[in-house]
Amino acid sequence: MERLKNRRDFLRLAKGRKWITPGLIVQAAPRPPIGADRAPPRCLRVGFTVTKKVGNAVERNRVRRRLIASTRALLPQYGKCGVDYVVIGRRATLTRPYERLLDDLKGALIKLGHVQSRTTKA
RNA sequence: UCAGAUGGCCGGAUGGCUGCUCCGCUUUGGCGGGGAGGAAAGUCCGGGCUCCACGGAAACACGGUGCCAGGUAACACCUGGCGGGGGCGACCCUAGGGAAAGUGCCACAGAAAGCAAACCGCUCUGACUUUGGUCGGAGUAAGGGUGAAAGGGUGCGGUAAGAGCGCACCGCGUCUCCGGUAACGGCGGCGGCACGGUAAACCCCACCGGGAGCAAGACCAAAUAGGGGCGGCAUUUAAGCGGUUUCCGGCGCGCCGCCCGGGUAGGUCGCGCGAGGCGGCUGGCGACAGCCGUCCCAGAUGAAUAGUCAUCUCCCGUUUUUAAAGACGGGAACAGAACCCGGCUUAUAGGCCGUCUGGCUUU
RNA sequence: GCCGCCGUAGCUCAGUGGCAGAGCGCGCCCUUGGUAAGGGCGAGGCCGAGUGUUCAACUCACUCCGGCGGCA
Repeated sequence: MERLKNRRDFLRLAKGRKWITPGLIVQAAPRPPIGADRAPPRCLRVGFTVTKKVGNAVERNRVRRRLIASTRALLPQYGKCGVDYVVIGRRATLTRPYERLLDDLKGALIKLGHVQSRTTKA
């Protein structure tokens, strides 16, 4: 699973589809075609955003770690190959029970999968 | 036992499953080991380190510091002491040089706010007088009133009334002596009040300070633009060279010769052995220093040090119970390294250890 | 990482040691047949928080809190 690190990628994902749950927000967009000379990237790519509104440094780090742990558990199963994801932490990510956080992520990924397939069909 | 004062320490523990980062080994499957803080924070000071032709000296400017002695690499920090203030006390607070170098300010009130003066008064006295007083002269600052502050304070004597006019004590100034390294303290003599406050107002004095900051800086290297580096000659002909001026020295300009680089958040280094931690001994009241032994202890860069479960520890609530104790539920602070170190300041649930003071009770 | 600026009435801002002010807004009254404009009167502030200097602090000093901006 590759990590998104560039500002350019985050700006592109911000224009894509978005699903909001109590525990987190997921953005998704299909990967743009890249030059053939580049090395073929991994199937799944994901980035994380936790803003200063969430809390201080300790709380932001903890939110990010919980998001990393949950995506590592679910994304290989529910994520679509060739689609980039950005997971945004919220204030509730800090205190939401872990099982509910997993449910939030699973639901968001499934919903975005439907949306993605419908748009590609249309 | 109650109420306080003060110094120091800890900052949940263990295990299972699944993971992260760095290092080492590797049969490339993995295995082993290290992995946040006392403040990592604020960026308020002091340094190391790196670069900038500010390399050296002096003066001015600017900024900072400001009782004394010591500690330290250094400091605005720390230790010990002194003076002042607070507290019954343990103890706490203290930007604490100079107001006789000069300038400014002291609103309102008040007669008067810095130089001494006199509003209501007080005393003596002259004139007039309707016998109540009115107007003047001289002396005075005790009393009244204003103010944050009124030119020493209290008491006695003294006087027409008063006044350091005289005396005693206190305070102030000054001189000698004594103790102390010093700040300062003490005894005594003299003066007789002349010298108000404010320097976190300008200022004066003493001391300190070049600037920027690891995104410093070095190296490897796409694209793109055209210069750049080294050496020699010449030594002022120009702007200028990190606040200004002066002096000394140098750079920068030009010519010749040789060489090829430049650097965009791409990568590598800088980047973890240090004014280091722990233990002991010695010196010192102490801060601290010296010696010996021992240990190697985070190095990320969309940024690791975790996710989750269980048990235990502590706290709170409900409930069963005479109680002990149990069951259920909830909670366990402030907060995350980003070049490093010494301080300061600020945030911090709960707990532990020591020393001391005052009160009460008992012996 | 380093540096600077600003917090004063509901809003935008003055004030530079002794009074807390201006404009807009708000309330009441006048004016008008009515409204706007205009005029008059008035309310509204522990000057971001704390400590200190001073007789006296929005002002001076220090420490925090919050906001905004700049540099590489």
